[in-house]
Amino acid sequence: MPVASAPTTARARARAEITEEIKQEARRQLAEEGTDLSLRAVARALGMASSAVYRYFASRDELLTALIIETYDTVGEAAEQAAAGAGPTVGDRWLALATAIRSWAFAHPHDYSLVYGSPVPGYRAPEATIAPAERVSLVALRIVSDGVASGEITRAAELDMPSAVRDDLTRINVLAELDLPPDVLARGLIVWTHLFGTISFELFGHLHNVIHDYDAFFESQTERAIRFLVSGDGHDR
Amino acid sequence: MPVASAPTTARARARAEITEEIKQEARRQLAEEGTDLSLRAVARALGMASSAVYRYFASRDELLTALIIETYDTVGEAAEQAAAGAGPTVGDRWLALATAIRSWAFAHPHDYSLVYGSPVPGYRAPEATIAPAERVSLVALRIVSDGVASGEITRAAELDMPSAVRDDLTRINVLAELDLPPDVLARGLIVWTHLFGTISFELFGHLHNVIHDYDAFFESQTERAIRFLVSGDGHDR
DNA sequence: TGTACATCAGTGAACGCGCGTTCACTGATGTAC
DNA sequence: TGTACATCAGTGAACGCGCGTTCACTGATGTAC
Repeated sequence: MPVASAPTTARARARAEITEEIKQEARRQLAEEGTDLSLRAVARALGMASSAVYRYFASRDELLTALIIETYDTVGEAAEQAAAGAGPTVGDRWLALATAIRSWAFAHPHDYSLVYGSPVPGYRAPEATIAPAERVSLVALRIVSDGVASGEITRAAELDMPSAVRDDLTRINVLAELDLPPDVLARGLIVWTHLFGTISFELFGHLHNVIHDYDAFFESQTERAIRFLVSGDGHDR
Repeated sequence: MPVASAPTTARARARAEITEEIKQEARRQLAEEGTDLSLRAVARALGMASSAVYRYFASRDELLTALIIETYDTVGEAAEQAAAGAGPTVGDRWLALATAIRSWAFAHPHDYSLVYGSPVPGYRAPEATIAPAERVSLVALRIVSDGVASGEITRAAELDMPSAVRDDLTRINVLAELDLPPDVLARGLIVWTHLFGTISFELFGHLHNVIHDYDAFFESQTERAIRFLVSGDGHDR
């Protein structure tokens, strides 16, 4: 039995194309200021009966899930390319990663909201979204790991860390197949969380009237965060 | 002409009470998993005609605005009380502040989403929400300011900071009537942003299957962030 | 204190719209012999 | 290669529901004299 990797028949090809068109149109509508996802509106825009969409997605939620998975994949790939294309140091790579994620978020604010904003009312994310969601985090973890290996990232003196926290950090190491020192991992998570916090603040309007040059602010703060990640402090060398 | 601070007539008293009931019911419904705000549903639950709500709020958006303002006020007050009731050090006070905000967020996740999550589709926040939004930030800024005054927070060696960023930081000082050194303010903003980033990550499910002991993780990370805020590093002393 | 008038809360019907999902159906594409 | 049958994309009507907002109205509360 041949694997259905590339569609062969005309029917299969058409199916793949129309599935794609539905997703694209749905995404386009989400991006229009002030819209919830509506199957009927998508069908209308595509010139098909609303019931026809059900040949491609069993429900509105299933379409949402497909969009979410695709979105995680897009940001994950952007992150991978940014990290791969950046200079050799932890600083270069992390700045490239952070900038890529932020650029993507600003180019597709509603996609960002879809996955990193408040949960969609009435929608419950299925298990299938977990793996794609991790992809972008793995890029960050690998940068940190490489930085430890190269000696760029220095271990700080150990803080008291409750065993529950230590256990969770160990589990992250296992998941990512890494072996990062707990304090480095903890700093990495602070910087990682700060990254999404600052993007959300910007995107959701919480820096409105406060920060004016968003780009400069983001870069400056990211560099400060990197310094914390690398050496455990925020000073100049 | 007497100021209408306390309602005198029966009509005015009833008006105040029913306005309150509408807001409470709206909030209750928002908290029910998977609901958008619906004027009709609120009216139904209160046993009144949907048109009657228009005697109290000119539109759905106006009700939303009232809820948002009230929410900012609630979290602001929680923050003020937490900071006031905490021990004297920056660490004590910031931890109390962070914990209070997080506790509030977990007790009222939909209220948190309303103001710190993705913008509500089709809703445009009016100017009136700006001032209440700032209240909670001022608590944080004051803690930092007191820490600088007491010498607990030490200035790190100055980093290169683009003038655009420096200008924005100056403006924050002006707004808050403070005079914080730019690098301290920059660190404060990192820690502040991290706080909301980590709450959002927790609340929106991005630490699901990653962190298990949320409380311990939050406290540990917050303490690490405080150390960065105070001394510009993440080490033990 | 009593009466006349103005204010305002609340009603219920209606307008005009939206939605997700199901179902019996037609007609084209694909498959097995 | 040609035919018979199965598969499947797509239709259009319907079900049963929701929504925000407006409007003419009734009847109670408040105010001025």
